[in-house]
Amino acid sequence: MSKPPTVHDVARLSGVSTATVSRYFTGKTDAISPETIESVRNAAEALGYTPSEIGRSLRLARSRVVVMLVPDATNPFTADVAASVEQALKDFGLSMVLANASENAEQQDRLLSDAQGLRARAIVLQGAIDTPRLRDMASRQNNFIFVNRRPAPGIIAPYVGIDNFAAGRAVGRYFVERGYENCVAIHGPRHYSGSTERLDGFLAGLGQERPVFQFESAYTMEAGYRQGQLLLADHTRRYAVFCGNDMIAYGVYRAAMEKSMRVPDDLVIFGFDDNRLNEWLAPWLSTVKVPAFDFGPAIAKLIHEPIASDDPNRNVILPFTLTIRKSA
Amino acid sequence: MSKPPTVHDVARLSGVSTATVSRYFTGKTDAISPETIESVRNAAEALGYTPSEIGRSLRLARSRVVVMLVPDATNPFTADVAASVEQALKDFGLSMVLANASENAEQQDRLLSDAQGLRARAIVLQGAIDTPRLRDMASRQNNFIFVNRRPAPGIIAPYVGIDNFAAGRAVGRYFVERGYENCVAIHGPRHYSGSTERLDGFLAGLGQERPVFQFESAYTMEAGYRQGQLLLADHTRRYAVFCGNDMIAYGVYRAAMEKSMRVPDDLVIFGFDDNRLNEWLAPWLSTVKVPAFDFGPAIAKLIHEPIASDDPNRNVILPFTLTIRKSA
DNA sequence: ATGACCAATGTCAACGATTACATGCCTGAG
DNA sequence: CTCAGGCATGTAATCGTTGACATTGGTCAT
Repeated sequence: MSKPPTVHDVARLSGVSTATVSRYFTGKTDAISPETIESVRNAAEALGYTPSEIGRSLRLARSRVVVMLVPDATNPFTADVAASVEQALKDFGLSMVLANASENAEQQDRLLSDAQGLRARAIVLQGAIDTPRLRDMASRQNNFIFVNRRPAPGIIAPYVGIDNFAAGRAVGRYFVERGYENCVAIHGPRHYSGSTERLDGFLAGLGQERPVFQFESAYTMEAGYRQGQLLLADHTRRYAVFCGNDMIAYGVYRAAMEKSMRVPDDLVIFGFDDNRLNEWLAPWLSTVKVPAFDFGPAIAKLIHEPIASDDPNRNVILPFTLTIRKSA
Repeated sequence: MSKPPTVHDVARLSGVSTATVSRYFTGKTDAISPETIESVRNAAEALGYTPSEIGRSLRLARSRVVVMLVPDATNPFTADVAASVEQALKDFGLSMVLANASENAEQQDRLLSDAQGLRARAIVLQGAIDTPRLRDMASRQNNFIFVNRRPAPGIIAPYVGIDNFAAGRAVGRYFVERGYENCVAIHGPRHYSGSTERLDGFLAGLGQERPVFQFESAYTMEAGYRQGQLLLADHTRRYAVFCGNDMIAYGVYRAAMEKSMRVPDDLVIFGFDDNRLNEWLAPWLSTVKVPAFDFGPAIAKLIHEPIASDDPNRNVILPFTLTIRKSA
C-alpha cells in the first residue's frame, strides 16, 4: 500500500550501507562477508524488497525492455512470433513490451516515440511502415530490428525473416507443376515490401505465359472475404488462389463455403505463414510455412550480442517450407 | 548511435533552463512565452529529443507500464484479451508488457518479481496460479487485477470476467433442453478456480438425474486431442461434450475427424471463450461467447480511476452469451 | 516614488540505484 | 615495531526529470 522499500530501507534494517546492499543484488557476493550476506538477505525478505528497475536503468543508462511493434496483434502468426520473442528474451533477463500498430502509420509513429521514451534496449518491427519518423529514428539509433519486412533502402538495420521472393516463387512453381489454370493472387498491401516480394516471386515462379488476376487486400479475414466474394461472383472457373497470408485465405474460404464450393475440388487456396492453428482448424489449407518459433532465438541473439553493422550475419534468413494439405 | 539527448541538451541549445524545457514537455505551456515555446520546440526537434520515461518515472515515483501476465500467449482468446487491454491502455498513455507464464507456477512467480522490479502501475493476471509469492505480493500492494479467475480467498483485489458458474449452468440447461444423452465434461485444470466454477455450473444445469463423465485436461489443443482420443475409443455412443475452453474443443474435434465422425451428427462439441477465429474456421463449434474485447476498457478504467477497496464496483462481471452454430 | 502583484524563467533538491574511490582494520614480513 | 597489502565496507557523485521555491523585471494603483 505504501511506497515500496528501497536500498536505503534494506540498508538501514540490516545495518549496512546502500553500497553493500547494491553489491548483494548485483551478484558481487564474493566481496561481502557471509554474515553480512545473511543479514541483507533477511532484511530484503522481511521488507519484500525488489530492486527498482527504474533506478537501475537510469544509473546504467540502459533499460531491460525491448519493444515489439506488430501490425496486428490478433493475427495468430503475429502472436506466435511475439510469444517466441518474449520467451527467448526472458532468458537474457529482458522484458518485451507489445505494441499494436493496427496497420496504421500514424499509430506506428506514436508507438515509436513511446518506445524511444522508454529507452528501449531494442525496437523490433514486425511489418514496419516506411515513414519519415521511422527513417529519422533509425538514422539516429542503431537498435532497430526489422522482421518480415526489409528496412527501406538507406536504413541500415538487421533483418530477420524468410526470403519472401523465393517463397512466392516456390508457390508459383508448385502451381505450374500441378497444372493449375486461372491463377489468382490476392496479395497484401503494396506498401509492405514483403507483399510485393511475395507477389513478384509468385509471378516469376508461374512464368510468363499464363495470365494472373491480381487483387490487393489488407492482411485481414474481412478483407480476404470481400476479395473472395468479388472473385467468386463469377462461378464458372476453377480458380487457383495464392493469398498474401493465411488471414486472407480464411476469408476466401468463407466466401467459398457460402457458395457451397468445395476446396480443393472447386477452388484451390494457398496461404502464407502457416500459424499453428492451421494444423487443427484448417486442414484444407496448403500454405507456406514460416517458422514462427524460430524468430525469438534469432532476434534475442541479435539483441544480446550486437554485431558490427557491416557484418553480413546481421541478416537472418530463416528457412520456409511448403505445407501441402489435402481437404479433410 | 551516441547517447540520446537530455533536457540539458535541449536547454543548452535553446538557451533556456531545464525547468522550462520540462514545462514544455509536461504541457504547462500557458506559463511560457510563445517565443520560448518556439525555440524549445525547434531545439528538441533538431536533436530528436524524447523525454526519458525512466527519468520521469523515477522522479514521479510511478511508471506508465502495466504488466499483463497470461497463462498461454498463443491461445487466440488470450491474445484477443491482451490486444484489447493494450489498445485501451494506450488511450491513457500507458504501455503494456506482455508476460507469458506458460501455465507454470514457478515461471509466474519469476515474472511477478520482474513486474515488481518495473514498478508496474498495475499487474493484470489472466488465469493466475495461487502461490505464496502471489499472496505475499498482493498483500503488500494493491495494484493487482484478476481476470477470468477470482483472487484466492484472503486476497482483496478487483476481478474482471464473466460469471463462470452461470455460464456453465447455461450450457448444462441447453444440453437438457436439446435432450442430449451421454454428457461429458472435459474441464480445465482444477487449480484454476474458473475451471471448477464452469464444471460445477454445468453439473448444476444438467440436474442430478443424468451421470456425467468427467475428464481433466490442460487448456491446450494437444491435451484436448488426447482426452478426445480416449473418449472416442469407444465408438458406440453419441456423446455430448462440454469442453473447458475452445482449445480443448479443437483437440476433440481433431480426434473426431480422425475417426471420420461428423459433428454434430455423431458427436456434439461445446466450447468456451469463442475467440474471433471460430466464426471463420470453426463453424461447427457451439460455444460460450466471452466478450474478449470488452475486457480492455473495463481493465483500463480500473487502472485509471482507482476505486476504494470496499466498493462493489471493483468487480466487473461481463455478460456472456451462448453462440450456437450448426455444422457447415 | 513605493510597494504589491504578475508573468516568465531559473535554481536546486529530490527520486533509487550503482560504482569509483576512500577508509579502516587485520595480518604478516622485515 | 612498522608498513605494505588485502579484505570488507562506507562515502558521495551520478544518471534525467520534475516542481517547489526563488528571482527578475515590468506594470499599476496609491
